[in-house]
Amino acid sequence: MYRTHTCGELRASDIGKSVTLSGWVQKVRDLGAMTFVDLRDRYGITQIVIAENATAELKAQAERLGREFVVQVTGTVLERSSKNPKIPTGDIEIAAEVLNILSTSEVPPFTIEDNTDGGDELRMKYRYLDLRRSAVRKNLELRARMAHVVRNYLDALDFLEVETPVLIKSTPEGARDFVVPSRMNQGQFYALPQSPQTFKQLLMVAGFDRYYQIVKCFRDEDLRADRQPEFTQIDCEMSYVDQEDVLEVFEGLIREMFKQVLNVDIPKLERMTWHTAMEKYGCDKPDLRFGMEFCEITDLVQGKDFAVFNDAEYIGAICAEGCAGYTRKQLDELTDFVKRSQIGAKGLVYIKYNNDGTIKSSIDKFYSAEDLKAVCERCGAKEGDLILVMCGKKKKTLPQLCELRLEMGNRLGLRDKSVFKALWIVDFPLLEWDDETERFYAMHHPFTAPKPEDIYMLESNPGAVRANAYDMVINGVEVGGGSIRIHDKELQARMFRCLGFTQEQAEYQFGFLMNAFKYGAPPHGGLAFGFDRLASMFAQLDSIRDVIAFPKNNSGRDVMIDSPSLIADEQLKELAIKVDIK
RNA sequence: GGUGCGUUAGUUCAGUUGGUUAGAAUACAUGCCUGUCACGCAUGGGGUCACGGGUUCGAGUCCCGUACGCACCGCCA
Repeated sequence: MYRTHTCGELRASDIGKSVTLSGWVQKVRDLGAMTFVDLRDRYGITQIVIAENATAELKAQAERLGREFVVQVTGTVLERSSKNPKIPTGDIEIAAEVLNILSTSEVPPFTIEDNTDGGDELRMKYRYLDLRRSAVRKNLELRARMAHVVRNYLDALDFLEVETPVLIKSTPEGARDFVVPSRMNQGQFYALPQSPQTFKQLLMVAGFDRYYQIVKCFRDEDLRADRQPEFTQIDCEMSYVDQEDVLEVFEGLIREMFKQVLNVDIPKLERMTWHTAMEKYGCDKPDLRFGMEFCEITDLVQGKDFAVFNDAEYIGAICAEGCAGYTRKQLDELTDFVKRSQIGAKGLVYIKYNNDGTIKSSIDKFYSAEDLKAVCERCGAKEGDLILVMCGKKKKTLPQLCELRLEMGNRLGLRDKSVFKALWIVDFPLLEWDDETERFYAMHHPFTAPKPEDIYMLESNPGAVRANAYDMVINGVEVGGGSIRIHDKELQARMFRCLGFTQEQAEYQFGFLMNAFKYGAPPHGGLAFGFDRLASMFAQLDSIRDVIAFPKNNSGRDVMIDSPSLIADEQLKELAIKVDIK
């Protein structure tokens, strides 16, 4: 028997017991006559003591120990003469009688402690060592608890967990597919699923009524802190539901997760239309932990001598509370921020509503105090507030103002990670115009149902058609989204036509779905949550890498196993593939 | 495809205006130490300053390029 207890469970009540523990050597403290060893496993740390009166053999064994050796210790639980209140096992220690080295270790390349000295790159290369650190392990434990709550909640509501295939079919719409060559069908390729979308719809046609799956999905696109090429979705679909039913069930799921895992009560979710979100926050995933809503002032400031404003399609402002005292340097920083190439604004206008009631702005030359006062009033500014104004094409300015708002939120400490503000964004446009290819694309995906009352515009004014689609947004992060699907084959065919698919293309790519709809498809809808994003949010972390056991780096590489990698010529030959690298 | 920042000891970093033998902390090794728990004290080893080119009497330091890492833009239905 390797152990009678874990390294985290012995307490004062166990004093006197003879026990055997196994674990890793966290630290050896050799005080000369006596040696202390911190023994670590997943459950905690227990102190081992090799006392002065220990046998010479035992002392010799202890001398050999180094960091991360795996050892088995048998001994007696003693009360410590000096206790350590910082750890749960701090009242006791094990007086070693037998010390058995199960495995030696080289000196690890970084310290395996909460505050490790290792950088990200090194930790990823030795991820199996990084995962020994409690900070990283706790993230994965949190993730596992979340998955558990999801399964309990959905199982209780009769959702059936069904696995869908990973080797499927490539489609040109949407993200780039990862492809897998077929040996038995040379020249042909599988694709890895970007989501099990069509399969879950087919499960609805098959009468499964309620489906879910915690499932890996794949997208061959560039990575970010919150984007990995393989990621996990909580994928769900229900039959005989309208949008309201879906929102109700999955808002319940999220609230259950917050309650069970974090003991946080999330109030009923606000529902905001996509249009409102764009007008008030400049994006479809507003962070509602703070206000600072946009205020359009185009009508107030045009018609004076300021050409920049006169030429602008849209002029919008945000009010930063209590920032009238911003220095020239701070304002310059903000200007530089919005002029960065990633944001690309031309400039930034400020209006300081000073504490003494006076107004100072960068456009004093063009506007009277009354003009500017009117702007302040429109924005709801009080004395001591700072108004920041941006202008230009509306489609460009709204997102720029959005970035500025978030930056101000950061600067003012209004984006507390322990505060959670969740809402639904609803009434997304069905279609989105792409200037480059000069055609409409499905904003969500081609199976999303238009709102019945908007269907008449599908051909006449496609851009105005709203969809029965919804996203769940928490703290400015899109954590999930879905839609009511089209279940009528005629409407689905019409949708494909709107997207510029020929009948043949639609048939080739999605014929199986169209066929299925010929045989009685129930009305259905669903959604998918980004499980990694939810987990990183629950852990109050910025990167989903920290909640993934073996993540990939910025270039999509796994630096631990060193993949992707070249394959043997024989493998290529078998697949009838020639590699042509420029 | 693009922008920014970075690359110096096992590790995390400092390194001034271009100037002698490149430093600190930590880790590691050795010795001492009876209550440590970030143990303490002493001693020691440890460097292709990412790579290539250039400027210069002289480059870790300045310039150009490449590679790699991180963040972001594009991209991500």
